[in-house]
Amino acid sequence: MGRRKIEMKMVKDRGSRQVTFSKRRNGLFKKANDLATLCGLEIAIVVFSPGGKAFSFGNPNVEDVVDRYLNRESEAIRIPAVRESGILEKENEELIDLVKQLQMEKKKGEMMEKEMKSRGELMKIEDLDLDELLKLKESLERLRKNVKIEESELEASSSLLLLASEPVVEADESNS
Amino acid sequence: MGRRKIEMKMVKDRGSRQVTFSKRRNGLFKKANDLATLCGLEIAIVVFSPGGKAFSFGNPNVEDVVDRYLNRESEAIRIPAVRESGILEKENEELIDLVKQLQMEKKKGEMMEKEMKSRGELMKIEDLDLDELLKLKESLERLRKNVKIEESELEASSSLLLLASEPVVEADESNS
DNA sequence: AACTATTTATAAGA
DNA sequence: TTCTTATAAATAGTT
Repeated sequence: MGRRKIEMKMVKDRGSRQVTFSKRRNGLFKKANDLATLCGLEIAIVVFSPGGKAFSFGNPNVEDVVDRYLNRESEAIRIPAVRESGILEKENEELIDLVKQLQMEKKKGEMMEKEMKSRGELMKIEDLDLDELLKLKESLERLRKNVKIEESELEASSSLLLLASEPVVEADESNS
Repeated sequence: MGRRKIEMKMVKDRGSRQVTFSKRRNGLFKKANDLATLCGLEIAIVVFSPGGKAFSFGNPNVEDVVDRYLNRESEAIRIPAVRESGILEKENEELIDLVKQLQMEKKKGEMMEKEMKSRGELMKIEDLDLDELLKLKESLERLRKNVKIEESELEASSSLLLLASEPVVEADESNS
């Protein structure tokens, strides 16, 4: 889809290949996001760049989808549909996305913390987590003013950061 | 990309949603296959249809890619599921703050990981004397404070070349 | 990074 | 569901 049709085989030139990768990766992720949005479904993509770097896209996130795929038990942290409220949808979507990502990063950090502990590290990193949590909470407080989230909803969102999780109701489309 | 432009939100009609899913799933997998072919890289996609049925695409296969991903998860670059417009740049300042915090979390995680790696398996806490222990602790403290992030560092570098083999498509179209 | 000439994907319709 | 086709979207080559 460009100035010319190209052969479907590995692009020889390193630079061109990198450019192609960047462009098409973006396109692919956008398609995935569109699909997830249009059909309201779970999807995950993992791709290793020519340089070996991992890129991923997930709705709601890669791990949950992969876990589900691998038939594993998912102790996923879910964010309930705050959408119901009167918030502008755009802002709400962004907020949810950001909070989700933060949760993911938090989770990752916690895992690493465990890893370090298991290695016998005695340092207390717990302080750091608490600190970060407080910052997060403050941020959400401020967010509330500007985005005008209803109080009850904010409670729901911020409490998720501490505990979290309300099973997500999935539409039961009996078949496909 | 059709007779008309459609809104990017969940398709209400069940039947239409199913049709959209089928068409776009095929398109997405084709894009993924093209990307894998053109760039010679590993990629995996897992998607659950509106009915909960799993479809997947993998090059060379889903399992290998997912395994690779899970084993070096912390190195992954996560792409946020940003919706249509470019909200992050111009919109709410508080949202930007959230993003920054997210980046900080990521950076922190990366640094922790580097610390862990550089330290490697080489020393067990038991083998350290008090002095060494204190140094270690200081090191971690410093780590904690230097979580300033530079966006440029979030970019991916490319160089290595990965071999690609036959793509695998696993789809259970039986019902869907 | 942007810009377009083209190719590709796909929403409706059959 | 599969095919057809008008149109939207992605992107290869270029600046």
